[in-house]
Amino acid sequence: MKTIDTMKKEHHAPTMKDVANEAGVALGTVSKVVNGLPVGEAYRVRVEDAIKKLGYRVNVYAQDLKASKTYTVALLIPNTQIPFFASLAYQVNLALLKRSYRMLLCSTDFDSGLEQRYIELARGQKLDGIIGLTYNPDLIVDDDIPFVSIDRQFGANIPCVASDNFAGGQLAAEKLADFGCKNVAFLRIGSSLSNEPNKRKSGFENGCLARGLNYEMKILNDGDSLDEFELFFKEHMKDGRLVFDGLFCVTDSIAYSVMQILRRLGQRVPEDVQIIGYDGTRMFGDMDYICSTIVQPLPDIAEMCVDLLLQESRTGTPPLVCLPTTYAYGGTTREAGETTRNNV
Amino acid sequence: MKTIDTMKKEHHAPTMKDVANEAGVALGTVSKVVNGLPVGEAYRVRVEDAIKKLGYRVNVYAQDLKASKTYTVALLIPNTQIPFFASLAYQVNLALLKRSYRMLLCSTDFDSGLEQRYIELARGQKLDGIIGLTYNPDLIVDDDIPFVSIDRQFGANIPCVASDNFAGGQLAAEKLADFGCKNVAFLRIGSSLSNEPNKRKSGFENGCLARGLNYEMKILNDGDSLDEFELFFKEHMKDGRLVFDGLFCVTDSIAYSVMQILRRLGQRVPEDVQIIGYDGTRMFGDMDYICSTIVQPLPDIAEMCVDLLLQESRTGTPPLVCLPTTYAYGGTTREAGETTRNNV
DNA sequence: TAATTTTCATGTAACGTTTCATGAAATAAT
DNA sequence: ATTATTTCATGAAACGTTACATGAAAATTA
Repeated sequence: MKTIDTMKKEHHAPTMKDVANEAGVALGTVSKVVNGLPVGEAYRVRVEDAIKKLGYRVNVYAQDLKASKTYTVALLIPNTQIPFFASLAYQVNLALLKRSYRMLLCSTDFDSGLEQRYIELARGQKLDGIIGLTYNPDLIVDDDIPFVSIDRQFGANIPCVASDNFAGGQLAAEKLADFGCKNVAFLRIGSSLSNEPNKRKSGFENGCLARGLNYEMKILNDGDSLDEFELFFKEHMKDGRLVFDGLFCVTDSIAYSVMQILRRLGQRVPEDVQIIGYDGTRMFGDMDYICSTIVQPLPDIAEMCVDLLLQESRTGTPPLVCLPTTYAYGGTTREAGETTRNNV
Repeated sequence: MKTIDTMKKEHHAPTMKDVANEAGVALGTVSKVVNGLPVGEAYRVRVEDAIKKLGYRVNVYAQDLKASKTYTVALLIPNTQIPFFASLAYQVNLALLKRSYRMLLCSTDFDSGLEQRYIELARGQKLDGIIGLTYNPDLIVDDDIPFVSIDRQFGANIPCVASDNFAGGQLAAEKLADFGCKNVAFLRIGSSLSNEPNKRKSGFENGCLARGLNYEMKILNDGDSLDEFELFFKEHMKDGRLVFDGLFCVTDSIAYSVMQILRRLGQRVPEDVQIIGYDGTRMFGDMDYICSTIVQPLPDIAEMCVDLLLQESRTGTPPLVCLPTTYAYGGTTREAGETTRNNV
């Protein structure tokens, strides 16, 4: 293995010029061959031979410089380790790859300053665009660079892509009702920011009303510990049993924590309480969902983001695109066919 | 928001030349100011004003072209969604960012062909290097591009970074012994490939012998379903109880699946069986470990990879670097202080 | 004050592509 | 056979930087 710098000097990687000399043709001819443009057969063969002989490869950065395009899109997400974001990144990467774009992954680590800095960096690096899922309330996104937002509306000029959060909330309520719940609660934490996921609550509310479910909302403040939910549950116990027989958690992550709290309180899931989360998080790759959940159509969301970002004509771009969610069983609900419990 | 192509034409982003004109100085002077090289105070001020006025930013791709360096390193991992790999990617990204390098994230999706293609792509893109965690047995890694391998030795020329798998295996055995286990088993799946993680087994074996534990090894074949473990357990039941009181799983992922199997079999964790995994996977960001586990020092591993890849002189590079693991409690073991169960 | 050294802004060349105007060769039309 | 047309390889210019040789101005010395 060579060191990075020694390599560069040793090899003097062959350029188009070298190929042109080797093949005895002009520079432009080599360029045409490389780019698959029409060239006389005899020339093509000579050039191709020379390319093979010298092991020539085009220098992408010279191409980019020439084109003033980087074919690179930055993805801004709070944290690449969190399963939902990791999956999102994966799908966006895939969607970009299909179109021969590269993805620069940017963890903002929930740090508002970092988000802005990345946008600056992005502009500096002359990225072709940014896809961002950001929480920073006073993020400045201007027209200097194409931007597509996820889960958060910025204004008329910035397209926003999200799952259909309202319908997702409704779906959660319907499913809980279908599975026999009577008294349910919605659990959420912080981010008072008016972003799309807030609609999960109204959708759920709407669904509960439609299906005649008693419901309660518990919304923690931004900095609050999840242990607050434990207190909340304790306040809603009767004879050692939770008064709720169904819970809708705003994310699978919350659902997971809530499950641990319930375990501490001696409540069984799904026997005593059924839980539905939101996101469609799977534990390891394609393995089981970590809880019954409203699944975000991540591949579609990713495709849509990339489409909107790269599409030639933006005429008629809707400012908000909502993609349909689905329900998936993940062990925390009692579906039809499972033994039923005598409710209230 | 502008479309990508309209933007380019409209703006004609200011170049150094524009700045030079604006400031009434030479091109080279602007370059010096931008790069922080010594320049007369009066000039510096004039240039800086012009930069601010025009909103100039350096074109990174022109820089890269000039330097024949891309300041980009590719990270090859099987899948970006799997928590362990996602965390690895996160840490490598961080380590690279510190050194002003960018990371190109490549999911190989466990597809051997893809891995090789990515390496080709990498070479084509003139990446400055590759960090790879690959399983493909006949991957061709030559000297054309700096390469650092994770968890797998290629040969004398390719440095390999890994956690101290042998010591980690020992540690697992010791902990299980400390926690009162007498009969333990090691669970692993596939990848007969002689990669570093195989040492977890020998380390565990060594630890069991040292501590007088009865142990058994169950190693599934590569394509096998994890349900094979269920059969294995059923073969090792006595009076409805598993004969093992401790399990060491080769990864947290396996541990997680095994926990679900045990639940189906009516075995309680950690009351009936204690489980230790390997990796240090956390569910959501910095939240609790998903099981008691041998934690890989991911930040150190990432730093080491990047160091080895970018270091100027590779003289004396050890072909294999093993970094120390630690044990972390994750709810699936019965530590000192917890109620003990009457063993055997 | 003149000669010598130092300092530092200047402007050109080069990095490896793509593009485009040029003109030579080949083909088609008269 | 001559002219008109088409085809297509050519090579220079440009993309936005950095590096380096150049030489003018300032600072030092005699």
